[in-house]
Formats: sequence, structure tokens, C-alpha cells
Amino acid sequence: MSSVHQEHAKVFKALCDPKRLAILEQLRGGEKCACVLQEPMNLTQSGLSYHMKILCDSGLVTSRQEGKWTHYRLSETGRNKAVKLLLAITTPVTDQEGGCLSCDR
Amino acid sequence: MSSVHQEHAKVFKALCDPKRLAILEQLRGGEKCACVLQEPMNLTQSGLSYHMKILCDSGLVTSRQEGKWTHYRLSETGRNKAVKLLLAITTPVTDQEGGCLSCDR
DNA sequence: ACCTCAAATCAAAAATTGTTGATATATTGT
DNA sequence: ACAATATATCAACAATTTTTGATTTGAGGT
Repeated sequence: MSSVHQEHAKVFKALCDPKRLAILEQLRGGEKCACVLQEPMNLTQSGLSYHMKILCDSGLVTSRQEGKWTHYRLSETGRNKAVKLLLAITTPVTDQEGGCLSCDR
Repeated sequence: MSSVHQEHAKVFKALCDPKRLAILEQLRGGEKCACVLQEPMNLTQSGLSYHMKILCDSGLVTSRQEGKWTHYRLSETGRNKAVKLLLAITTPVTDQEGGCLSCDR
């Protein structure tokens, strides 16, 4: 379908996986570096890296390099954009439009 | 992972697929019956049915049976729940937590 | 009861996504 | 320059999701 939809899907795809939700839960407690995120949740190093990429691509998480370490944190602007998008996608253009145009009901 | 995450993922899974986003776009214009939704977007009858089930399960869409036809519409309460959930998942418990606890930085 | 049509369900195939281990890149300390 | 460590990337495999066509269910209409 249209690439706009592809782009939108990317934001929510970040939230579709239980492991990514668990990672977000960790990040709610504040910025964390990859080594810490990996440990408690049954993820290999490359597995974590894979999920962090998806989270960063969605805009919901940002990363900050500091020496060898990468630190991840929730992005406020990412969150705001996501909420706006969610509302935009699911809010009727005009409420109460009457019956179905097609089935004449 | 925990079944809470599974449950949360269900809401956003509805928004992860370009075709489902296209369907939601149609529904923004008001209630539509399945026959109408199917037509303009390259979906077989069973394909549409599959996606509508996922959308309904997420709570973002509700269905209304009327004779042979099923009518779908956006759910306001579903939308509000989804926004609340999105915020809950992506908002830090306390902003500004200081450096990373692990890497003493 | 029988026929027709809308939508749901099922099973198999196709496509996409997630996992794993190996390897590459980049930074720090010696 | 070299060794050690953190993370990213890659390619092969596994798991999940989506698509498709066939069949089933259920509501009218005759």
C-alpha cells in the first residue's frame, strides 16, 4: 500500500512485540545502556541490537553514544508524535455520518 | 514474555499493517459495511475478514450486524484506551533520572 | 425446504519478522 | 600497535503473520 502507511506502520510496529514492550518498560525508569537492557530478558547481544534499531527507527527511543557504550532513552517528541498519529488515524473526520452509503441503510 | 505485554501488543498490532491502516482511513469517513471496504483495496473477501477480526480484537473498531451485512466503525472508547495505553507505555515514571546506573556515568 | 448472498473459518502456501552465531567496526586501555 | 570490550551487521534458520482458495455458517427471499 501507500508508503505513508508503511511509514506510519513503522511507529506502531515498535509496540507490537512483547520483548520490545519489556524494553520500553525498562526505559521508563530512565536512560539505560545496552548492556543493562540485555541482561534480564533472555536476549542475545545481536537480538537486543535488532530490537533497539526498530525502537529507534520508530522515533520513540533515542540513543546516545558515549565511548563504547550506547545509552537509550524514551523520546518525548517521539511519544508526542506517536499520540498525534494515533489520534489522526483513528478519529472520524466528522462524527455521526449517518448510515452506510453502500447498503442503503 | 508476560501476557500483559501480549495483551498490549494486540492493540498496536492492529496498526502495524499498511492494509489495516488503509481500512481505518476508510472508516474515518464513517461506518462502512464489509462489501464496501473490500472493493477498493486489493483484498479478497477472506483477506478482509482476517484483518477486520484483528481490528475488532484490538478494540479500535466495533462491528454491528444487520441482516446479512456487517457494518464496521471506529470506536471512540477503543481510541481513548489506545491513547492511554500508548502514553502509559512510553512515559517515564519520573523525568530526569540522572545518568546510567550501570556504567557509572 | 431451497436458493442466494455476506461474512467467517480453515488449511496450505507465501511473505515477513525474529533469532542465532559468526564476523565487522569502533573505542578504550596498555 | 595490540588486546579487550561494546555494539552493529550479516546470513542462515525458525517462528509468526498474511494471503489465497475452498468450505461453512447464517440470514433473507421465493
